Amino acid sequence: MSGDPEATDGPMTETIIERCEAKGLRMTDQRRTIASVIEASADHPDVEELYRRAADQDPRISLATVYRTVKLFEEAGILERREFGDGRARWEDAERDHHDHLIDMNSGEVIEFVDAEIEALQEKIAERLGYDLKGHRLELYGVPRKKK
Amino acid sequence: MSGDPEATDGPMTETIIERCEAKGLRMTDQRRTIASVIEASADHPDVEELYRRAADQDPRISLATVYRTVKLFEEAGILERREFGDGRARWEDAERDHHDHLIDMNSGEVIEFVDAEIEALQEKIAERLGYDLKGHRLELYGVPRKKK
DNA sequence: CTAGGTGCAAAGACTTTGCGCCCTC
DNA sequence: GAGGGCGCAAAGTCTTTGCACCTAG
Repeated sequence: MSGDPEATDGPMTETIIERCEAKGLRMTDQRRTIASVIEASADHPDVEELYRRAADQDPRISLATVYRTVKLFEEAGILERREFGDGRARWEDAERDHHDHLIDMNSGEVIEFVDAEIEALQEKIAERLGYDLKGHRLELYGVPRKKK
Repeated sequence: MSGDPEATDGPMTETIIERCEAKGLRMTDQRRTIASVIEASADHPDVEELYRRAADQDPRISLATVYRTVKLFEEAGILERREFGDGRARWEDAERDHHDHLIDMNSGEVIEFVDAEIEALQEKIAERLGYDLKGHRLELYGVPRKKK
């Protein structure tokens, strides 16, 4: 029916800015800009890249502020830090549906996926080891499958 | 259980030093010391820790050499780099049976585990996405399960 | 003998922080 | 108006590297 992804009931997905305000964070122009940049990012930008995109919208922003802001947002549970093994942190909206990553070893492309079965299995393994699962990180590394 | 890894007569598990020689790496005292330190490590030491343990056996070793050596060994497929989210790399023998990690969020303790089911599932997911799985990284983060 | 390895210290890459000015609440 | 945030540059971590000397093969 409606093409609006937010049309269904409930405040399913608040914007990052809304979530910041809900948490009582003081909202400056810089923070709003950074928030909107992340909101608009479908990929997994690092700080340098966020800085580039943010400065593009508002040249008053400094790299230090981007670092401070992503850290602040992470501590508020608004963003999640990712590391794909290249030494720098990548950031994404924590509110997006949970997913794991498959990294294309040839192109470096990062593909997201979800698999209920694997989620359940992890829960079971943690339990078996005497733990309550609080989080996990799963990355698959692969190369495009050759035609048989 | 894996049983006695050396019980069979095949060269099932060569020592790190043996594998270095097999690959034609030039073996210095430093490299031998570092290799034996890793061999003897049941945990997941970072470079600083390896340096401490190695210097303990032979004070002539420098931190730079430890960095150069683990990198060399990694490129030779002898060691594997791990990152548990604290910013520094941890190292372990690549030849040890494959396993994943569960990190105790309270104590920081790292528990190793293997689960054939989850391995198979990952393979299947990669295939579904059109990839041949070459490697993966799975870390579970949990807290000790409360009684009852 | 000589290509390659090592120690030391300087340099890099990424991230954090001290300080005085500025803005949000 | 006051406390928090910002830009700038200096400082911190972890890791790599240039150079002169040393060593395994």
